[in-house]
Amino acid sequence: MADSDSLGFKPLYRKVRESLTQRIADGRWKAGQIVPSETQIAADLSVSQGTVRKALDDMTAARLLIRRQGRGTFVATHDEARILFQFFKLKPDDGAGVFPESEVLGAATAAATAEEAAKLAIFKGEPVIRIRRLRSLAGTRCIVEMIVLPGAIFDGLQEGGIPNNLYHVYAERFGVTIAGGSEILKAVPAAAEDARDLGVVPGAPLLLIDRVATGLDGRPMEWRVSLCETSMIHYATELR
Amino acid sequence: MADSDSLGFKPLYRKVRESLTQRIADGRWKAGQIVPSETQIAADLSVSQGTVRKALDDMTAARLLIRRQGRGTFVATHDEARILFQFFKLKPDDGAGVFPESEVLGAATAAATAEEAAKLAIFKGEPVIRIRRLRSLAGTRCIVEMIVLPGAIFDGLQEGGIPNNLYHVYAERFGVTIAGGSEILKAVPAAAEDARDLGVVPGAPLLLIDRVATGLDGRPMEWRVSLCETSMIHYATELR
DNA sequence: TAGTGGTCTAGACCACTTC
DNA sequence: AAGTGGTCTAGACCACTAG
Repeated sequence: MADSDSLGFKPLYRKVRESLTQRIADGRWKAGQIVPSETQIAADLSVSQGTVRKALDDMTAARLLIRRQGRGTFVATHDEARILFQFFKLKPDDGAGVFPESEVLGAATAAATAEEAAKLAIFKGEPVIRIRRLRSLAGTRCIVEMIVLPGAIFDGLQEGGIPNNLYHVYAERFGVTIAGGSEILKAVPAAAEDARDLGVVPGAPLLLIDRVATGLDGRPMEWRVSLCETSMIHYATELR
Repeated sequence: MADSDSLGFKPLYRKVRESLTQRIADGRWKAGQIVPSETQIAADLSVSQGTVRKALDDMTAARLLIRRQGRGTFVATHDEARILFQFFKLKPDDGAGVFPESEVLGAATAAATAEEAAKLAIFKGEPVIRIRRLRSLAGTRCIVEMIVLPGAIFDGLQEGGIPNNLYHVYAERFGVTIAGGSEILKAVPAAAEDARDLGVVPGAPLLLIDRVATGLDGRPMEWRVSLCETSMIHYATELR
């Protein structure tokens, strides 16, 4: 995202798209709500309906909006179905994917390390929130993960408990829409602490997933490192 | 793909898209060639230019075509740059991605096992070609993989040697365009033979990548299982 | 029946590449 | 200057949903 064009030409539909995206970013359009019709937006912005359509189609492709013929256009929510589809790529080897349960092992605020600062595009020493949790699928613990958040944005997150669906909370309580992210995967041997939490022998192969999740403006909002025991589950992805 | 609509309505631009995709599938439009302009195709098929545009845009999104303003529309090739971007997700931890070198360890035809038949949507006992090869990045061996192909489609592939860029050969010699695929990833311990070929200790964690690659019609064309030593490289993917 | 998104058309003009 | 893809408009009509 960010779509910095630097030089030259910026088509009208992109200005419209950015204007409408801003309405989500600043909370004028809230998750789950219906948005005005194409013709209303077109009149509002004094552009043609076709131009609005192209902007809305772009935003739909980016999963910011959901359009339903005959009903209207809605701001996408971070419900479990969406997260399962877009962000949670681990599925049981048999059967279909389900949303995992979580048990928080620890949560604290601290000063960002150099690595955390680099991942979150903040400065070393700035406050971060660190959460460690154990996740289970169908009652079997299979993921232990560390989540690091910029404290300046998510101040007070821990109060009142840390729920299972974090991206939903980012949106509802902090107005932060997670729109995408990058993942890096490796196979690593289990360290002692992780092995204990997952109930595997030290040195056992684990799938490491290093994710930086980004907001509407493309800036990093969360760093998450998950260690997964993949004897009964797998990471699934499509090549397109 | 396949886009089986079963019941109801099929818009014109989809018929156009399928018609144009068929031109690639049956070789009338060849990899790298320029295709007629929007207006020419529109006149040819007796539809409006805007409808042709929507079909061409869809095919561009599916990476079947490449459009360049002022120059024209071209059939995408399976050159190294495209494969690096679309199909080869392993990158060095430092530096940028490069196309890996390959050393063929063995190749043979055989009767499909039940698992191979299921992956390739053929019948058990039908002929398959099996290729085992070792791949290196920057001179360091890091991937050992088994490739299984339906013998009925790729008969004679082995004659004249097996080159590094297989998808290019599928297209040029057999008219098979690999258009997409599904991957399943796991972390597994190195078996004795794989450990020997990769130069790691048995039991060392390896990233297993199980890929079924599909053709223009969405049918499986290749099954490939890669075992990767990921201490210096990683698998990179975007969440969108 | 009214309102929404989805498709299709026709035409004008802009941006880019090539000759 | 000519030809290509890219943008923008205006309007008509179709498919779907809801009251």
